[in-house]
Amino acid sequence: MSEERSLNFLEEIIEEDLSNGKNGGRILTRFPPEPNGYLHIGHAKSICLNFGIAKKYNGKTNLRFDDTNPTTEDVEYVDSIREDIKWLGFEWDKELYSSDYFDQLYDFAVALIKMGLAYVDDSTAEEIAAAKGSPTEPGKPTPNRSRSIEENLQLFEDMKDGKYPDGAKVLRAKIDLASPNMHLRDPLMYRIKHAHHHRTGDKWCLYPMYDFAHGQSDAIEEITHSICTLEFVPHRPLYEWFIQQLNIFPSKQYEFARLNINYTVMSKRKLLQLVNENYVTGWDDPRMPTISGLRRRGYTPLSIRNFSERIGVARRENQIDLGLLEFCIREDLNKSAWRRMAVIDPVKLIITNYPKGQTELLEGENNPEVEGGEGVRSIPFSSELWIERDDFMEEPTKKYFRLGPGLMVRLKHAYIIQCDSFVKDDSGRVTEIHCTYIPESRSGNDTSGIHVKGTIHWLNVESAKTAEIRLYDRLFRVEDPSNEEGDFKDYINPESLTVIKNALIEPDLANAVPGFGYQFIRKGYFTLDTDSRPDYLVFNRTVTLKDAWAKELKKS
RNA sequence: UGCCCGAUAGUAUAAAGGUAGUACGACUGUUUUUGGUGCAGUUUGUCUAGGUUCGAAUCCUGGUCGGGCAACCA
Repeated sequence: MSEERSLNFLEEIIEEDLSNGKNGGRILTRFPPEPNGYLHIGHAKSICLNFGIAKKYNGKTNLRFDDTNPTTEDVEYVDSIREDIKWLGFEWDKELYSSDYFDQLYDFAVALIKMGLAYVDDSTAEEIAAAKGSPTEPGKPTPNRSRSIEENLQLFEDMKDGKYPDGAKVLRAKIDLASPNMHLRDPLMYRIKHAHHHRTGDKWCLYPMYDFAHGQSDAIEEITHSICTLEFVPHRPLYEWFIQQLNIFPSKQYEFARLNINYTVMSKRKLLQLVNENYVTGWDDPRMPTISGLRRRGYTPLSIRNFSERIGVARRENQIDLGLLEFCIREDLNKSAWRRMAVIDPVKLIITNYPKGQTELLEGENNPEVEGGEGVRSIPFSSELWIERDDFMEEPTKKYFRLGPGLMVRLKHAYIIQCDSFVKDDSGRVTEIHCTYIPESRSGNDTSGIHVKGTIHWLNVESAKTAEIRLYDRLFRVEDPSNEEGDFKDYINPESLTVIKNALIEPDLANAVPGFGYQFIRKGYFTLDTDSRPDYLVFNRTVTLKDAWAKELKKS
């Protein structure tokens, strides 16, 4: 087998199965989301695993919506899930629904009743819970456990036919009330829910529980490797029990540790709260760890796939550093994003020896990471420019190599300038910086012989356009909000979003393409937001550039 | 005080009884018309106590620590 890269434990299992000729060398995985929320980066890990493993071993992957609880599910979620998987770059073989199997599942249940392995219980939820005992005490049977097969058959049919209200009866597997594994203490198979299902409509008022739907669905589809997260480990004996009693295709369940990332939360329940209680603008808010949020933020499918690859898979609890995700998107965007200039906090700079009213067009390559630069765009230059306010310092420190009285810098793609003076208003705020430029230092044919340490970005006052720029930071101010005292929402980072209404951008950015990443030189990677309109551009900051200077400042 | 899962640098992840390696991070240096990128280098690790073995991160036993399990959720 392949020896080039080491295998993760799932690949090892697969290669062993393959070498044993198991299932005739057939590999079929499935990705089984419940359509009750949007997919997040944790699901992306599972998607990359399930689809990735199948692809690697010439297998296939089914997309199966685990829609056994009609009260929480909706087609809105089905649609978003399909879109997100496709966007990530994966293709499923069959699109299936657990609800496709409701008839079959019902027949399975009847078969178990006939074998004396399932019974109808009239007890309330509380009574059943109480009779289950506790991890250290065995459970006790409820009065209905000894009902006859005939009676169970009749009652179950009556349940299906809508003769009972919600909660009146359930169907339970008859296994072992004293099992040390709580999941084997006569688990529920069916409950009554008079609810409208997004696919089966009002056909059913009886819905199978996860444990009686998942493994059976796997078996019906003849899934060879059913990969799920660690919290299902205790369910595995039950998964196998049903398959064995029913004598159906023996799918096997394997578990891996779910993804956690610091400074965010990863449970659908919590994400739903953030949406419903308006802490964010929606499931696709760029601060959300959802696939749709990351997409809107400017993350690329490749960066997410690379991330999944780098974090690996194991059975150990983990918390990945958000910095790794950021590394992955920078890595991708550095190679692909076109460079542009934008000034977020402007201050005016006047070149006193450049002819007033004159404009010249300079050229800047689109992408310096690629041979040929992927072409150039022209950049207007004149005597009145904008530069970033923090690129000027009244009293520069030793290591500061930007602009300050007497200091020289290069204007990116343009000339070297020297600062001669500056103007302040009554409040002491710098309003204008006066410089002279070196005519023979023009980018591309610099004959000045002058070497400067700093290069700064700039914009031509007359031609700069304005845009709204949204700067995002981590959603939470603590590494593990779920583990803090009190409500996780108390730990939301109040500065997770900063909106700059009147940022200035290069005129060429009017042609920005949605879904494309741009590097605003020295500022970070940005992409057009879905709120953007032709007459009102809105950019999201995907991620900052690594900033050695900011780090230096923090030290002192 | 039942059952189950786990423990390798700061964070992840390899090493299938035989040199503890890789990535991210951190730190140095170097290149650079982005304090970006690239390149080179440095740094830090097998939870613990025993046992088996010529040899243990790996196998065995005890302990410690972390996580999970008693939803008519998935």
